[in-house]
Amino acid sequence: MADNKALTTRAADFSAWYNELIMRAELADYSPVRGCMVIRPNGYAIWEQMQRALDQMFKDTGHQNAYFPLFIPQSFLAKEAQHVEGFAPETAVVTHGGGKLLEEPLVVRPTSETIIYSMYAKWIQSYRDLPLLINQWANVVRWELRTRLFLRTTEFLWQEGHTAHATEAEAEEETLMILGLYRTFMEQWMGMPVLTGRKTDSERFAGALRTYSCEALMQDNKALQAGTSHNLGQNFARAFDVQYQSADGAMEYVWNTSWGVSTRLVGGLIMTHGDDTGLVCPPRLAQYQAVIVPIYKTDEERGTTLEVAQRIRADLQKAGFRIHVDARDGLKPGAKYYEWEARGVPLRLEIGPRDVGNGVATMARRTGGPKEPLPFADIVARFGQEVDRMQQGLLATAIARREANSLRAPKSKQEFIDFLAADGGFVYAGWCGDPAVEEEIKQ
RNA sequence: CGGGACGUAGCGCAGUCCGGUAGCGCACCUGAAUGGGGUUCAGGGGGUCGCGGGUUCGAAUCCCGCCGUCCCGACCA
Repeated sequence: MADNKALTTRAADFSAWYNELIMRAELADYSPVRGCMVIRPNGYAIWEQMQRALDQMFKDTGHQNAYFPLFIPQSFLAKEAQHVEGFAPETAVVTHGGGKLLEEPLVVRPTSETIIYSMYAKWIQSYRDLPLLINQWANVVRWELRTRLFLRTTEFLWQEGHTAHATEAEAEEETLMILGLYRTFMEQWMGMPVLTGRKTDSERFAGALRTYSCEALMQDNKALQAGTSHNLGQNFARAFDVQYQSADGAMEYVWNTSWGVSTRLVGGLIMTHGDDTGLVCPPRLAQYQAVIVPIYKTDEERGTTLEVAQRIRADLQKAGFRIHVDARDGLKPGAKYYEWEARGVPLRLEIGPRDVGNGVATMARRTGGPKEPLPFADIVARFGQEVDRMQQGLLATAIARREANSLRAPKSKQEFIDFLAADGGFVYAGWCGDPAVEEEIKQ
């Protein structure tokens, strides 16, 4: 790697630590375009793992993937009054195509409600067409004033689910089901505990009836909005005339939901588990759950340890684990350790002549503690235990930290003020379980 | 859009006050040795000094203008 100095510590400057970690772990890089980022292979691999898990969860709950266009006619955005008010200020607009001025400017989607519900109007005729449960994986563009790698970039990757239902109750059920699905993913895959709740009117999605959110505590004692699920009511159905004929022959507007999580989750992962050495990636989302480092002096030792390393990799891969053998020559083992630790690989297996002689691999955990020998004989079982233990351990650690910092919704304005005065680690970042209390606090 | 810092090799920086041959560390390339926690030695390649103008015999350095980046705030997946 290009830099072998220590990271700025979290305690010294959390923002600097965050930026340096991303560069060191080669997760992303700044692009020539202001506010945009390049997601490098190490970072994209984490996003791919997230996509894989979420995509399966969506499909298991009856959703299908589709793809809608990047460009939206500008007039579409204006059809829902609150929606245009919320998003128009931060859109990128295409005015020319093929060297000619366009008759109607095209908005680069900041979100896809309008283009999707314009299509739903064509596809939905009967109550038999409902519910319609569609998700898309896409990029969107929002012209933010201030950007940060993964957390808020001008262009970002996300999934957006868009559903249509016959009744308000069904739409609400879907909205809350997805909120729970997000929570399961964030806790069980990312090891990131979240509080779920309803946003206030002022922080509600532009055009929604109700917005629910997952909020997670980061190590700087700030909360991160990690995902949102909206009950859109009939606002978009009316704006785009999405009607169906009910069983008794009446024409009714559908009830919609939309919900999304983005590459911001990668930022949340970093800020939840990262330490002053670099990234700490939960095993379920790690590109590699372990890296095997062969250690040798002579060519003969090199041949032996590499052969054993490859055999162990094959065994572990057969059992479904993701393993990498770092066979690069000319780098001392210690240099490899530092590099893989910065990248967050959960487990490391060292295999040197002594290990081969003892019939073990020496295992080191990214989360610290003494190294341990894993006998070749039952390495697959032991490895699986370690993976599970680390996955659960990371969540437990994050929960304990949250408890220690008292992240919870204030129950009254006075409680909020008291916490601020005491500086007791109370976290308030635009989330509150009770909208009424939050409105009161804002005053 | 307000406040602050900055822009010199891929990265991090010195040099700027006081104008005079473009430097250092890391990374990279070649060779040899080394190898259980960031190897060592030797050799080597790489630069419109952010851009434009001005002053000057001469500008990374002084003057004017512009552009860009990062950090902190107001707004947001």
